[in-house]
Amino acid sequence: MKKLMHMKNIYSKFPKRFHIKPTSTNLDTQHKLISLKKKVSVLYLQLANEKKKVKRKNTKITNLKKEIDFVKVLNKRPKSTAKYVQTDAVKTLPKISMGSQCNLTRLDSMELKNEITYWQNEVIKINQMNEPDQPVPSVKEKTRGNPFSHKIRECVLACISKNVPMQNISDVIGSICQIFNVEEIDTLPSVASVHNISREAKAICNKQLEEAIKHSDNLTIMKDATTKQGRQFYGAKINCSTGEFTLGHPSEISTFNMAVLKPLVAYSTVIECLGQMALSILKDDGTTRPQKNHFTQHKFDDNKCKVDVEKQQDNGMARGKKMRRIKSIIMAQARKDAEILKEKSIADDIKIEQERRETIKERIEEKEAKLKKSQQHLKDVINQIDKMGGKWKNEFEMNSYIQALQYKKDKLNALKTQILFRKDVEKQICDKTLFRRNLDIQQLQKNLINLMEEENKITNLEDAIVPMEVDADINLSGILSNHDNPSSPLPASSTCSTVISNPDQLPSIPEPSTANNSQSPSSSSVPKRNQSASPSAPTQHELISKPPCWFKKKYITHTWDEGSELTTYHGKKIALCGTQKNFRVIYWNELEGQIENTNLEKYDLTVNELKNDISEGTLKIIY
DNA sequence: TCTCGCACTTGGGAAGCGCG
DNA sequence: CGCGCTTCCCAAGTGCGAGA
Repeated sequence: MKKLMHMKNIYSKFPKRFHIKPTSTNLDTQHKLISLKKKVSVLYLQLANEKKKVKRKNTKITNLKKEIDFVKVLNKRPKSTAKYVQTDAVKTLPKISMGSQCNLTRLDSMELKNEITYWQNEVIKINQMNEPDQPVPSVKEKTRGNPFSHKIRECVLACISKNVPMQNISDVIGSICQIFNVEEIDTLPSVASVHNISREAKAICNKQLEEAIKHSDNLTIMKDATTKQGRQFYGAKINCSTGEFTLGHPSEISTFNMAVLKPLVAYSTVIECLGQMALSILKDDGTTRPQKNHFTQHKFDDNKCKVDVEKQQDNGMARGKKMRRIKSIIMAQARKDAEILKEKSIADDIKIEQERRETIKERIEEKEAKLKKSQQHLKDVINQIDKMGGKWKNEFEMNSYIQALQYKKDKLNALKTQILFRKDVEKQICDKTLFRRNLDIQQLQKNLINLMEEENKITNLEDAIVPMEVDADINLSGILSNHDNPSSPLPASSTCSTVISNPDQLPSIPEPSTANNSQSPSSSSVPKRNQSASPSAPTQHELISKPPCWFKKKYITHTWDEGSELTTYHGKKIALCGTQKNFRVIYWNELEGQIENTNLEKYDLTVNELKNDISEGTLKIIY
């Protein structure tokens, strides 16, 4: 019974369509049949399950294929044509893979595809709207040297031909481009490059003109003149078979063309001939007439000889001897000419060499004269400043001096001298317009005040650095005495050992160190290292007795021991500064080729230190 | 009328940069 | 690394205007 009940239960689990009612005719047969039915049922069940699995797998494969296609579309979208905002849905899309979510993904992908297409079309439209009618020419070419393009060069030459100042050409081109909505050009040629482009064009013009003249059989020069503002402006025109070239005054033709002619006149023998011809024409009554140049004439003679020889040949063998005689005459003449030309060439070479030497000698003399003149100028300025009692250091000094003068001329001279002193002697670095001197008194005063302020800025900056280094020296060399300058809170040696100029520069003289100071505490830093004394002139002692004279003297020589040997430096007092009124001095070693310049290190020396070194003979005042 | 200063051009050279 | 080019700097020359 139990078995039957169990079978019934199992049977009841099968689907109804698989139910087979048992019969009572043959129990064994029924039993077998039931067993078979059970097996078939089980197989059906397994088959149904397998079908379901296959179906799910197919669905999954289809969905995965769709997702792959969508991801491919996303990857193909343009990167920089437009900014697309990737939604969270899209970001999480690869994670979605199952069931009904796949249908949503497909819809999203379709919408996104449409959106991408729409925005791509919009971008294309915008690009087409912004695109100029013609493509923007590239500013530079991607070739060796990265040169400016021909278009830029054409623009520059067009500006030059219209007398646009070279400094403004790039700005003009840039402005025009901006006005016409061309893309902003950030790499326009500098003034130097504009200059170079101009040079190129001139070189080409020179070459063209020379070639044209050389290969011209029929060369003519015409002249014309015009009067402007009472002045005569001459112009000349060279007309040859290859074209026309204009020579003239800048007001008649462009400076560009005028400049082309300068080197030709100087260097070309062809143009030398042309110049002579032009002069002869200009000396005429003004009529214009064509002339042949020397080369044309020479060519004509050669042709004539050639024609003569050919005629002789045509007369047959009977005239052979005569022809040979003529030939020999011609050859002999040619040899003579060659000899003459050779001698002339040697003579010309000698002459050229002599002229070259004379020119070099003249240039050297000119340079020496200029140098002498410059030095004299500096001395004159220094003398004038000395007569004025020194350089004005503030507005009060300036006003008091100016008010004391009676004549306007003297006031102007005084102001100009002060400005000149700062410009040429001290070589003060500032706005160059402050050095202008063709101004009235008020403007000159204003500029001078500005110059003083500029100088004070630098001096204050330097003074601000001094105490820090001085303190360091005090701490490290506390044994130094301050008896030289009792009123000063700082030891004299530390002030004079202070290096003020920028530390990046290599020192023109060895930087005084605290170690050196401690080793020789009895003397001052730069002068402190002086160990030998040379005899000083009496005038130096006079100067010692009159300290104010220091204010007027500028240049010195200073000798000290640099470890192994004595070295003499040239020096210059550049300012009287600081709370202690120290002399600020710069040094340079002329034996090592150093020269005076504004970048040298600066040292502060007290009056007592200077007096000591003059007494020792290691410091001399030159002028 | 001459001189001087300024602004500008011109020529030469050196340094730096980029391409082949 | 060499070469071509640009850029910067300097000196000399030139024209113009202001001032003596």
